[in-house]
Amino acid sequence: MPELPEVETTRQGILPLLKNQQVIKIIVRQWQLRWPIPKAIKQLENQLITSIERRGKYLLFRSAVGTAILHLGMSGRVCVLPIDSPLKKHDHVDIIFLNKLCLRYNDTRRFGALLWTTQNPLEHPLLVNLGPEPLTAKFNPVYLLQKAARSNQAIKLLIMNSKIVVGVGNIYANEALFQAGIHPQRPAKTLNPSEAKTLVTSIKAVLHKAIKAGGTTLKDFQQSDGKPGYFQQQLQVYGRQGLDCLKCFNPLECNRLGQRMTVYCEFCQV
DNA sequence: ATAATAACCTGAGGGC
DNA sequence: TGCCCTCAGGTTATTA
Repeated sequence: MPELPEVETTRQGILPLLKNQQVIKIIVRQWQLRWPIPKAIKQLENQLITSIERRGKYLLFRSAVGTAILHLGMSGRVCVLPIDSPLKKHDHVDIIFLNKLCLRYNDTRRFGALLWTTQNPLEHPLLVNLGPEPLTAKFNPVYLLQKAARSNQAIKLLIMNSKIVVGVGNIYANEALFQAGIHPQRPAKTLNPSEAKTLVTSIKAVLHKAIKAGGTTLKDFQQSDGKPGYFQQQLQVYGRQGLDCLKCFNPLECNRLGQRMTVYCEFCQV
């Protein structure tokens, strides 16, 4: 479900409700996610959540004794509810707080993960090799060009590779490439400095706008307060295959690239 | 080492 | 109504 804007929207929604609140109980109804939830997750009980951070698409719930690492996978969602809220299908985990709120994790497809570490979470095997955050200065045209320089990979796959840059999923990769006027199948090494600059600018702009809009609601993404995101109203290409390009009015093409739907304009994206 | 693709899992929607 | 197929916001593991 979520790319960086949806995860960041979620983080911003739950942070004011949960920061410095004490966990009193963790209820796991389904232990089998992408990886089994470690029993040690119970160490979070009785701890205060000192911060909720985001690294790529991971949320980090820090406490004095360790950090819970949450990834929402394709279909995961969290919301903050009153403790007595009725259960829905696929409500796998409740983290119950002293202030009578419950952080509830729902994930239809169970591609998400909930892990526990007592080490620096940024050194966790899943996080340590991640590329830079796209909205920081570390992600810049010189960096992207250097990573692209010897790569025969399609540029769309390169920008979706979390070792290159985190947080860019299928929606925003399609959108950023359209905005930059770059064909998704271009071998990465054919990008020139000017195109790298445009692409970096487009990725940052698309992600910024999507965060501002509260993320993209396609099927059922909700912000933590239950409201949908509104970025889908600004989508230029994603889900618009066969419809008119908003720049040149020719029909948008679609292809499968790395087993993901890729939508683009044959005329505007070179 | 790099690159394609199979796999994890559930549900919705379309065609017959 | 039911069966079979394809598709879905992600990422790792396996194969070539």
